[in-house]
Amino acid sequence: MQFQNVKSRVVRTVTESIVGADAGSKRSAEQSCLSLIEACNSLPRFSQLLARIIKLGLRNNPLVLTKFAAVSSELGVIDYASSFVFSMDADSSLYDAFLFNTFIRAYAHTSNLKEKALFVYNSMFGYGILPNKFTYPFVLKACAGLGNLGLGKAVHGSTVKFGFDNDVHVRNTMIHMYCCCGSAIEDARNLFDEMHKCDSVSWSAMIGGYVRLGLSTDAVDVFRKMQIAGVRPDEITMVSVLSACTDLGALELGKWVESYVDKEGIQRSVELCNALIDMFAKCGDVDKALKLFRRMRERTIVSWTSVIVGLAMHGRGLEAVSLFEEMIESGMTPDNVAFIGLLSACSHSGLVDKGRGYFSLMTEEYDIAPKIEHYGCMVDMLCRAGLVNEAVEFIQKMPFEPNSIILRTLVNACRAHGELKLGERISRSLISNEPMHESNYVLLSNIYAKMSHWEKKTKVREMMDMKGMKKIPGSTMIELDSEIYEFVAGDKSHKQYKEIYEMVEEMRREMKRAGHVPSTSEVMLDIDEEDKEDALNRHSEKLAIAFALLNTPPGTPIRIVKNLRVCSDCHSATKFISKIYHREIVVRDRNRFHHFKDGLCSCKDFW
DNA sequence: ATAGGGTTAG
Repeated sequence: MQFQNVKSRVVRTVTESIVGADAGSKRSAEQSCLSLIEACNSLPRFSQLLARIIKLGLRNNPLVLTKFAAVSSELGVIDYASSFVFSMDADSSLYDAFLFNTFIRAYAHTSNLKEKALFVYNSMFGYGILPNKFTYPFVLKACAGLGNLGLGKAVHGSTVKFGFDNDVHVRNTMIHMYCCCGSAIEDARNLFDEMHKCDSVSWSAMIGGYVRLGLSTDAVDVFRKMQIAGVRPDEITMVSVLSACTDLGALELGKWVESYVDKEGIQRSVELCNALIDMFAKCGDVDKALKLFRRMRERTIVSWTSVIVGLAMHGRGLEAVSLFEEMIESGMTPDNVAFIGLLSACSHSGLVDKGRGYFSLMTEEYDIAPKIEHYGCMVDMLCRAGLVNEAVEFIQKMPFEPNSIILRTLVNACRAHGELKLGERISRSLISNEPMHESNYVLLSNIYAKMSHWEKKTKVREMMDMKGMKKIPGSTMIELDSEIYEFVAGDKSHKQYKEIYEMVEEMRREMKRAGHVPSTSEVMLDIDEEDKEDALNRHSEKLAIAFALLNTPPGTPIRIVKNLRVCSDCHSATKFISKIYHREIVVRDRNRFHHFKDGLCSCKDFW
């Protein structure tokens, strides 16, 4: 809309002013035009500027055009500037690399126009202009943003051809580009390993690349190598390292990072503080996250959202809601992500009416169109509250086709609230749409278990085998003395494994005495009941808890991180264990936290 | 005159 306005106004002003074109001294004309560009901070001024450029005969002045392009990028009308600069009546013999770089830069930094950066880059060759060392970081950044490995490799080839591939900026962006192209992390690593002089940016690009792919252990390894190499990390490096801690649930490591930041005098930027908040919240210490948040002088929407999401994950929905209100009062405008956090807070804490209210507020007051994620939160909220029918109606009325995430939420609710037929039907269709997605089978299998349809349940397992699917192994991580230990079901790789299994056996006896009945219905293996019980006892979370009971002083809290959802037997067992052994047990699963204490869980048994 | 790596989401 705005764009159209500018255009028509520009055309009018141009026509009016052409007649009076005045050829003054070229230099002073250039000077006056440059100061106009300097002062160009609004769309009306932009229109006047364009008229002046033409009037002063600077239509083909490369410096003026370059600055003009830069300012148009700031005002969000880069497309308009590019059609002006590269129009038919422009004198292309005056184009230079700098002019092209300006456009490539502007497009590479605009999220939905990255293809155009590559288009401009390709077109410069057509004008006989070759890229320089400044061109490549922009182009590579665009490739990274697009995740287009083919283009990235072609650009890489071009850097080699023109001899810029050893420039440190080019190389760092190239590493970043390969990291952003998913499967190419090895290419990034090879480039990185070949570098003679890595600076903190190279290391950060590599660490960040591993984190983005969920290879956080590798990220931490690279960080350790960085320290050995003696390169001083900066605040950006530390943000990536903190992301790795967050992903791993490594609270101790995260705390170490915080003290390291202070010790090394690394600047606590807003982003670094945000990463710390996120880390503390997602590693189980949401109170520490809150404390940090309160101490921040300058907060961004990310700071607020991080702490709201953190509270939501811990089931502290009311606090999350009041923080959201506080945010509004402080004058911060919520964005769509903040609303996702808020709605998920309502959902995890059963605040259905509040959630409904905020869902309407989002459009009515803030003019944010709900995306499928927001609808997803609403469905989740209705499902948790047991309002399955309402959830179904809501899905039918929403302006999107439900995605599989929403449908899985619904199926899980069907299982939990006894709508088994409906759940069966939906999960069957999920399987036919997404035959290689494991959780679709798990859901169906759990529904059959609840229906006591054991033969059908076995068939589900067979379907998976037939398709050659492997179950994602459940694994649990626990941190002890700054080491991260990972357990998988039936794990015997640990040095202490004999003691661990003895402890598991003791736990089993104690739980039985306290009245725990093993719930074998979620076991996916085709084995008899007694073996199923045995399989349950070898679940990774039980091994990790046994390991913690053996190796930590009585009464200290136990924190574990699970890669999947907690199974219902482990959930019930952990409640018993928390009571029997007088331990607070904090479990982070795929979606949220469970705080087990005195035989109860903060999730109120719905997750 | 123009360059690189970072934070929030079901």
